[in-house]
Amino acid sequence: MSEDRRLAVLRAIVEDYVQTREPVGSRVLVERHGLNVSPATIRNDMAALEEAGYIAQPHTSAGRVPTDKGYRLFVDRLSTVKALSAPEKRAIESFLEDAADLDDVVDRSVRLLAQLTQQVAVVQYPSLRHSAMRHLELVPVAERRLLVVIITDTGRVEQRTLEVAETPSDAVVAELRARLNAVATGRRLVELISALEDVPEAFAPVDRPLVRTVIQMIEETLAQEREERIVLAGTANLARGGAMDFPHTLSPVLEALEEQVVLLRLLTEMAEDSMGVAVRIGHETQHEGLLETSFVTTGYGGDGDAVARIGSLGPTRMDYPGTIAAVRAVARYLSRILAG
Amino acid sequence: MSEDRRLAVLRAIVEDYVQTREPVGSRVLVERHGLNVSPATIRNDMAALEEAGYIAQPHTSAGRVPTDKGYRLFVDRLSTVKALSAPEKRAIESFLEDAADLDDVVDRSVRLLAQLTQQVAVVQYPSLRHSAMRHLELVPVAERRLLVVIITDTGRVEQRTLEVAETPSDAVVAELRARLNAVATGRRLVELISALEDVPEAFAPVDRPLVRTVIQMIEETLAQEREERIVLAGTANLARGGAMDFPHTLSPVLEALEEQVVLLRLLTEMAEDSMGVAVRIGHETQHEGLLETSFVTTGYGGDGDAVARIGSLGPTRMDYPGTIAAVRAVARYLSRILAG
DNA sequence: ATCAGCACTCGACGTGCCCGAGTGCCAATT
DNA sequence: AATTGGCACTCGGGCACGTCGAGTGCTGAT
Repeated sequence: MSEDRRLAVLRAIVEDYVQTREPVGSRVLVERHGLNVSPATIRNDMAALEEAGYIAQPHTSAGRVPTDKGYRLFVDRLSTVKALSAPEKRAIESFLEDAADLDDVVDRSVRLLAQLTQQVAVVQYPSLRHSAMRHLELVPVAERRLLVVIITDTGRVEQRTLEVAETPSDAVVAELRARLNAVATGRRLVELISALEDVPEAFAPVDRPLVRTVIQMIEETLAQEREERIVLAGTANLARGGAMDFPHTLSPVLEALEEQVVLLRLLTEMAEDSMGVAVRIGHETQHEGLLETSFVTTGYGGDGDAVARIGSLGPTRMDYPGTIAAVRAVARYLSRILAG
Repeated sequence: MSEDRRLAVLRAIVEDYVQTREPVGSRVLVERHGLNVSPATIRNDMAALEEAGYIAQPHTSAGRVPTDKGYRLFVDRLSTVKALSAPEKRAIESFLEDAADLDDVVDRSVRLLAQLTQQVAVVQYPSLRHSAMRHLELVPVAERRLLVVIITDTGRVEQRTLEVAETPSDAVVAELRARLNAVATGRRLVELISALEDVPEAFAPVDRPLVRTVIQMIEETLAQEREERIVLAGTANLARGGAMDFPHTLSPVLEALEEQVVLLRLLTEMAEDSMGVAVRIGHETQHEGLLETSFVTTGYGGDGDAVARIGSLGPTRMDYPGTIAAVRAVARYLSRILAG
């Protein structure tokens, strides 16, 4: 009862089940994969695997199906990297050719990833906090209304309107604009909060409330939750597999996707290994609606640490090596574009 | 064989079918609705209705089901307006209380409508072309890069970056900004294209290419297709009804929703009766994926003509009076907010 | 440790059957 | 001329039943 073969059996079960979507029994296992032993032997191994919680059978006299724990082991130790096919590479190349805007880049990326994985693709906009300020603009837009525009080196443009107590004079606005840019330009936005502390001092006492309001709004804009934006594509892919994939209904899954909070939480949690690929399987998502779902993400954009993440979400029974390869590839190209 | 009763029968069939989701037969028809005739009589009427194409039977010895044509007649002539319930009104009120941004307003509206109708809600951002310019801002943001920000009286802020051949001097930028604002402010954006024609003349010949580039970009931004933005909510509601609602799969429906082009086309087409409620039923959507789907929309925002549209999309077998009421109500509140 | 053999379980599937819902038609009634 | 009761007919859904086969676990032999 070699340990190695047991793992080989688990791998075979996962691969077969992912492909056929049907519980896999001991016979087809030895037939379809190059196991040089008899079905009976496999059965012993399967019993052990089931005992250990890696596989389960839907009902007696049915084949085995991997559990979340089984997929986890598969992903961690059993799966081999899968290279992208030539047409896939071409698709990526051609997509990158003419991207105008950051919006455009993000939009194309998310569609591309959805297309490659045939699942739901998620792209997070470059985090403001991890980007550097390229320019900050103040525009008096109406009585007592000020528009604040923040432009980062990743090309992201964030704007917000601000109600102020009193319409400031043009001179004050100009000075504030100049000072803010002097302090902020080129600086990474995380560091900005402390850097802006002293700015009000430089103004006449009358103007300080205004200055403080503006600075506070900038800080709010940079606040964790508020600034995150994500874009989805390929939700239709979830429904494509008929009722096979989601036995009950995919309504809860769609709900979770609409609640972008859920995805944001996951993305943030998974950001720990920033440039590596992170995988959450089934219950590991910690979300009711995503129990039958896995999420594969990786960071992109930064040299050392990522500026944001992209990911692909599909049924737990998905092609992990393929998905991981696609996610990683798109992230790489995305990084390259943003850098160039 | 009175014509009136035939219509009453059709109405009863629609109402019953919408409620029960099951083909309705002659007996339950006389029982559940106050038809004071025998089932046999109803059968004659139903035969006539089927002959005329308003209803159909899925198979022999099943009850009747309304056809698209039947729903059409129902909507046009048979449905009675349904008042919103008290809790519904309260929900709308409470939603309108604290809306900060335009983004915020739109976001809340779309969620609200999805909640009310239990379907997919669609909100179109106030059209740039039908809004008036409040302010136009030019910001040199990097070498040879200019940021153009357009702010409308509906609160919409649209920004675009622009590559120019040569970095313009601050003086030129300032003059251009001033002139553009002088011409454009307060003017409705549709009229802008012609109004901007003469602006380049006022500049020195060297600067004219730059000026023309900027103006051209503004015009592009206002171009029909490019400027439209829509927001969705409640896609999960489509899946809620189990497999009852969409016999095959709802994948094509989700695809159509992701292809925002489809919805945009519909919204534009339906804009003809701007402030009235427009309904597209099944095949009338002219889109493969939306064959089993109806779309109810109305305009909002303008006094005379609408500044944009909102709508609700659900299965053809939906509660038309209820949906129409909800859509109209939300549109009304939305208009009120934008006006205030 | 592996394997062949065997008894056993249990879901999938096909068949036949019946029931009931619903229809269409016709003749009688108003 | 419209309405209605009666009646024969159709057809899908549900149920009982038997069979088949996939798959298992166990045991004893190698």
